[in-house]
Amino acid sequence: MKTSLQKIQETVRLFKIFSDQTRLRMIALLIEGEFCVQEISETLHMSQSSISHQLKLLRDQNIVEARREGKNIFYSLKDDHIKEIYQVAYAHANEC
Amino acid sequence: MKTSLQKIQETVRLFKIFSDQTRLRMIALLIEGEFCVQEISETLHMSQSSISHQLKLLRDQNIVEARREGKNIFYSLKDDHIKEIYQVAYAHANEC
DNA sequence: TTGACATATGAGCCGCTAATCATATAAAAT
DNA sequence: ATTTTATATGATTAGCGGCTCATATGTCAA
Repeated sequence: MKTSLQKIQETVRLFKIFSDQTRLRMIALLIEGEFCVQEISETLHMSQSSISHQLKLLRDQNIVEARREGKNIFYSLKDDHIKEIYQVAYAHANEC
Repeated sequence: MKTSLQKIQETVRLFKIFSDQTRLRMIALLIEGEFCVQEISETLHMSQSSISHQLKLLRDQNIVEARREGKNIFYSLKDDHIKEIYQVAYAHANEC
């Protein structure tokens, strides 16, 4: 059984994932579908290295999953929770 | 008309507000009702100064509003957007 | 008007984190 | 086998953000 504080900490952990522009743009892209590292890198105009570092973070946080296909590794969102939270916040952030 | 990137930035700004344990606990408390600084400070076991600093941030971000009553200043959430985003994320963070 | 209480705020410090650079790993092509 | 292409990762660095300490502001009581 989790304490109330632990539940808050879990929620903070989730919010931290979203609170970076690069990661949020990656998540917004992955909501559209599956993309490999170079596609993400080119789309966001960010270096391959920084994208890979952020992808590792998202993997560790269980947000994305990877699938190798030849030289490429394709990433996608693991579930729809992320999509829903993103969309609720996106709507609120841009309506008022 | 906002660009897609600007909309993402707005969303990031919103997520950043939630991505700190102290602030999130304050928001969780203020969802319950109106509280003055010392009440918040005592409830969260945080110094008056750090609570005041965070309240200033939340004021600047238009999240809370203040009402003076004698020596005390009572704070409350400005609208229900914050409450909804918090609750959606809280539920997702603690179900899976 | 002086003192006590409540809150706000500026300055400084310290820890965290995101980007970069260099390098490693892995697969395919030649 | 060697080179090329794609991705991962460790080390370093720079900037930001949250806390503390000291102090200012504001309100009430005596």
